[in-house]
Amino acid sequence: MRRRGEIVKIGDVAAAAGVSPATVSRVLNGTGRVSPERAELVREAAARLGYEPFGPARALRQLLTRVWAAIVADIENPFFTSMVRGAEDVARMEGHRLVLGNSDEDLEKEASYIDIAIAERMAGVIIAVASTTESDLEPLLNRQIPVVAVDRRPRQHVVDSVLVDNQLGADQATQHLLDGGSRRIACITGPSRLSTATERLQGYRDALVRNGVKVNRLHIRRADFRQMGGYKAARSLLESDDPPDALFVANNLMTVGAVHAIRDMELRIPGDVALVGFDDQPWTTLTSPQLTVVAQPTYEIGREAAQLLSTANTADGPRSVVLSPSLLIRESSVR
Amino acid sequence: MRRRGEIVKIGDVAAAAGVSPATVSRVLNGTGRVSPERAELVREAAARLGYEPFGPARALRQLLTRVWAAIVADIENPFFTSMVRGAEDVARMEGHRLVLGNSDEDLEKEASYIDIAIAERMAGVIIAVASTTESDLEPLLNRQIPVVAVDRRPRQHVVDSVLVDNQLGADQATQHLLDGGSRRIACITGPSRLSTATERLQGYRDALVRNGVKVNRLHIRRADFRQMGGYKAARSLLESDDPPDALFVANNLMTVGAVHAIRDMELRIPGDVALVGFDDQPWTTLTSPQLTVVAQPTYEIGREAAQLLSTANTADGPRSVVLSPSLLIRESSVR
DNA sequence: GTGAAAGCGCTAACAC
DNA sequence: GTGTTAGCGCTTTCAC
Repeated sequence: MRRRGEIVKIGDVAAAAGVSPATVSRVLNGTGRVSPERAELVREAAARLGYEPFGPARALRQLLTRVWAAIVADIENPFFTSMVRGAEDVARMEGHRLVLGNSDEDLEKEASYIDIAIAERMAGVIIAVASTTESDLEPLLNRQIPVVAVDRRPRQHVVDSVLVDNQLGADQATQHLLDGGSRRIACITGPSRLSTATERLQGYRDALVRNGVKVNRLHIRRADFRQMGGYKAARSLLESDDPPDALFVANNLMTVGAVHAIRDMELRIPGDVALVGFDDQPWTTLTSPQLTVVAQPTYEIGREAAQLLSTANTADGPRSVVLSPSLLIRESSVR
Repeated sequence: MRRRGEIVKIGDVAAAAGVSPATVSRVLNGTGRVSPERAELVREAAARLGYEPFGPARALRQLLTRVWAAIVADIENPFFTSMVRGAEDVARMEGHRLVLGNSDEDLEKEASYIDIAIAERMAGVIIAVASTTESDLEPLLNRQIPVVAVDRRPRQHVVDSVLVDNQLGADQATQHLLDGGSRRIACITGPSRLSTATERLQGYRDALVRNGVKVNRLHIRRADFRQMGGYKAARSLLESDDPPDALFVANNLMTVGAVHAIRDMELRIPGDVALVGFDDQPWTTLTSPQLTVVAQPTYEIGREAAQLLSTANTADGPRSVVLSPSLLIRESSVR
């Protein structure tokens, strides 16, 4: 049927079915009324010729694509892939395609993906910003492209958002360590340019203060949300003159690093150091001891974000969905 | 400068710079000669107005996009995300965008992503097929869209490919277990529709035969390359009348499942069962014992694939790159 | 070196 | 219901 290299266009289908291009368009898009017999003819011809409407031509005519962008900070971080997965499932249902961009926590890369979203007139953008203080969403908003912020709350911009109650999660984690008898609890959080890092630090502080435990500045470390950052922060804490007896690590990759550090120093968990990490993963119950973590509803975040995007035009004010984390108590925190 | 909601087109830039649209196009694309002064005027006007050329219009004119698709079987599998990362880095350098599709190991979803690649006239496709026997790449090849197969070798089609020497990896893993004294070595591999599963099984067999160890059919399980599949297979093997004294698990997710199963049965690694898994990951040294694995050069696979894609037009015959895995010997396999 | 004009494939407005 | 036609924004001849 199809010959190698041939490109089938709407006119070819029209000719094969003995109708006009307009009729083919109407049948294939379900717009306008077409008699059942001719519609059938058209569908048959389109199938026989293997016709696929040319997306760019369509987009040019309508000045809009059916494409959403998901711009995330680290595509190798399971937190984000799970989120993307949730967004993708909704996008498919809504007849949208989802294009992925990996900003690599880098403002410049992020800006270049934003440029692409604009150049392609994408129908919406889901973004986990590289910096809650510096990321520039203005070009998107200028052009009326709907934006949903996930995970991190951009301070400069008013946009729909799907966030997790980080403060609550960190508070619960810290309270749990306090309940277990730890008093010298350290916190390894992320850079100050990320709202998640600051909120988790705040939750940690709140819990300490509420329990009458003095906050020790030397027990707070800001690292980079990556494995090596967690490793170094944990080592420097544990090698200090006043080593903590518990660790709250506010991110999944840094949790891996921290456990490595503790292992390398031949300390025991939870005997020497109790530990609560962030984000649940398939392997967190494979370690000995199994890890206590603050779990986030990653897939749900993606779903909610996509849902906000699909209803962006019908909404008036900025909407914000805040999901709750849950503390999964296992062995690493229980002495 | 920019007003909310305005869409800047090439004509606006031309007017602002006092030249024709053609000149603007020439300047911004670096095609044709333009006097330096006017070029500067154009660039300045484009920047001032925040002009972004409209991708679809460009694609319609040139009948081709600068977009590559990466269609992978499981976007939540770190193996694939790392690979995508490699491909993305090359794509960026080559001025291409990379769009991700998640086939979810499902032929129908895969076909729909292939349709999209065709509809959008994408410039190339990197694909880890959902089935090495059934996936249909013909629609792409028909339309001369360059295809590079990664990880899995599609049997029905002649395409460029970047593969890993799975047989070698499995052979080394099994040989290592034999060297450690195990004789009742079981293999948990993937479904027969995947070349990787079959090749890894073959490597396992080769090693046994070469060492004069009889291959026991009951010690071979085909699961689904997912965590739960690995769990069930491991349990059924270890609960059988003739339990193995070592396990070779031929995929990363199944390795997680298998370790869970062993843990749940309160068996000890490597005391009761020695174990070699597949794919290295940040957490494989966090378990006790640390896991011996066959590591694959995931990022490199992606890089190589993108490189093949970018030179697809200049090549004649189908090209095949085969990368080598490496056995990382740690504690789980050493008695 | 530059501009005018045609046309990529499709859909929507308009005639009938 | 159906066909004809215009035009989306851009690039690329073709004149000059």
